[in-house]
Amino acid sequence: MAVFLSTYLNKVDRKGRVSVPAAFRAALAGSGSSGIVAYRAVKLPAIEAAGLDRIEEMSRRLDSLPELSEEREALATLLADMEQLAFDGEGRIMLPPGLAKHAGIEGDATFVGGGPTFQIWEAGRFTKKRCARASASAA
Amino acid sequence: MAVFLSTYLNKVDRKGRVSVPAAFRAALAGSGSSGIVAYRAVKLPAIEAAGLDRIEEMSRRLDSLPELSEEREALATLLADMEQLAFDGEGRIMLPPGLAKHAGIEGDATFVGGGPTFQIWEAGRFTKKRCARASASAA
DNA sequence: TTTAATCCCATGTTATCCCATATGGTCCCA
DNA sequence: TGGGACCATATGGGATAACATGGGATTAAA
Repeated sequence: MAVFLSTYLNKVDRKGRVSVPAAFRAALAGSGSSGIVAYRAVKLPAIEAAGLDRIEEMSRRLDSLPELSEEREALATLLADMEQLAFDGEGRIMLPPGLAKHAGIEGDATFVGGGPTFQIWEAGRFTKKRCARASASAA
Repeated sequence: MAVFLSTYLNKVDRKGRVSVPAAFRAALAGSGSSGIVAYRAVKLPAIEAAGLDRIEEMSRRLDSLPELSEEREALATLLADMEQLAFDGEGRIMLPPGLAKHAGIEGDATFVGGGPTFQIWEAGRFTKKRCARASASAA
């Protein structure tokens, strides 16, 4: 399973494209598709993303859950919200308008490694959040 | 799991490269990648580093923690701060500017074995710390 | 036909590869 | 045990390739 580390700041061009950091693309090698799967982060103004292999796992898990269970319902909702984004020849994706709006992304996007998944933040918002966290842990 | 021992003093060249001690590289054999993962040491002006296998372990642990839990947040923040540094053909890494600045490293770097991880210090600073420690235990 | 997405190529910057060298240590053999 | 050949390591620098980014052209969709 892929491991996503570090944070990268990339630009969104006027066509709505962003380069996915090369390190993330490398981590995705063998994920089963040349691209990522993205969805709205729960309780956060950010895009959450992972490789297709991880989503397939979630799908299998859903299948094993009892019908009409709370958790199955939640997982199904999540899967219904996902979008599969393919890389172009240069390793870029197009941010779907709905997701971009949810994260408030326009010009600059910060890719944040989070282990098995990663997030895409509006650059300014992520900076603020990071600072808040840093001062909280220092206190 | 790798074990890092002893301390080594190496030079940082004008391109920002440093040789990782051969003994450390040997210890890293079989860590899953030809390189290391580095991050800011907590509460110390130094770089902390380990093999990728150790980080993958952290990633798995994060994955097993409940979403929105405090500990998961902390782990994710740590992962987001990490940088994967690959060896070049000669066993060197590039010190990312952010990490180098945090440790105050410019010309000389001291590699300090610490068992499962190791640290990279600005040479002068490490000498001072070591002396302080020595005189403290002598007193 | 108009709009939007994909492909393709061009560019500056930065990291990577590759080669060369000094130095110190190790190994081998007499 | 002493000498010498050999090798690995650490280090430096030039050439090369990769990355992020921009824009035009081609293709597909509405």
